[in-house]
Amino acid sequence: MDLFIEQGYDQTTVAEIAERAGLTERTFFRHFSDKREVLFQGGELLQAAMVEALAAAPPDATPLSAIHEALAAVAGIFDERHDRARLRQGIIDAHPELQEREGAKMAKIATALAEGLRARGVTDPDARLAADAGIAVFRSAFAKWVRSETGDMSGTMEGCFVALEKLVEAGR
Amino acid sequence: MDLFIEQGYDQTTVAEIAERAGLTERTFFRHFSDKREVLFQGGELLQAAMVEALAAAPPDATPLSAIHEALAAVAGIFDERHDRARLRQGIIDAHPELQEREGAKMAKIATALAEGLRARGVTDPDARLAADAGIAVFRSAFAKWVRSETGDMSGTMEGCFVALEKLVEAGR
DNA sequence: GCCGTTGATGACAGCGACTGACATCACTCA
DNA sequence: TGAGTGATGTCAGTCGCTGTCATCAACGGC
Repeated sequence: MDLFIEQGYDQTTVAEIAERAGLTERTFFRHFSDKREVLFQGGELLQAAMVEALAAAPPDATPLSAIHEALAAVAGIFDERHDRARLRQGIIDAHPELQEREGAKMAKIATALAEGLRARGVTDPDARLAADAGIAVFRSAFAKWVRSETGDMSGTMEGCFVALEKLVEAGR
Repeated sequence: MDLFIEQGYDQTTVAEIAERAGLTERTFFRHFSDKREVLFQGGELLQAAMVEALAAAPPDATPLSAIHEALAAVAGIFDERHDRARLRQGIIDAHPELQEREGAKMAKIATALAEGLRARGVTDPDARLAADAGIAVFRSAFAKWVRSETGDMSGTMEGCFVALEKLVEAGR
């Protein structure tokens, strides 16, 4: 991240990243499958935390409220990394290749959440739909949060869930 | 495509593709930004056709029915390329990097459709939502069509729109 | 305390995707 | 006819990424 900020993503070689970290280029590629992955490694942890929280939601929760709990459970993780997230997002926004990767990660999380809902007994069009809706809320909340000054992810996400409810309400 | 089928995507170098096409590797990269792009070039035309059809839909059409018309207008393009599409999808399904690109292309089309709806006077949460719903239908229809024997994209897509309506109906 | 195993790292060579720079050549239009 | 323009070829070079082998520390059984 420091190198990317100093001299840009494209201008930073993997060899430089490895050197700054005190190891070899070859070793870098044993830890990260890609140069891009160095910016998305955290996503795996995020997904794991969401899936875990989803499984821990009360069994009688509706699909969407279970998703709501899963997202709320990880919101706290973000607040302490607001500055880092801003810088990271700035880099991603400037590079289509990184946006592709981000989209793929989100899709993967959505699939994992849908699978988690199925494990709770939700059948399939609903499971996929609720998971996708949850990710839509997450994207919207993250975009707003990362641009905000304060950095209150929990509050922002609650607001986005309310917005979704209003949207659905208005559509009826 | 021939080369990819003969020897696989990874095993095919850009130099080979260029040679088969009767030009230089350098020239290849002047026509395609990427090696991957050679499989997604058609997407630009698809997007353009959809946007055009969307603009041509009757002014009083609802957002979703305008999207419906836009998708129906391009369905015919697919039928004559069913075999090609099957082979192409087989390659994409085996390579995550290509799936990333496919997702990005779909996202781009969704953005373009939302923009087209806004040009028709649809305001924003609805425009984005209708566009995303349309793409969801398209993905679902395309997946079913590409696996089918007959290759009737129009019929498949109509079926998927009906499925969406039933889903929404049942959700109320 | 010795040794075989295992896992992480370094060192090195190599391939292939992609780019910048310059030359060439056909085509167009004043 | 000649200047300008756009597409292509040529060449050299960078960098992402991989296979392979050697090294070395940590661990566990004997």
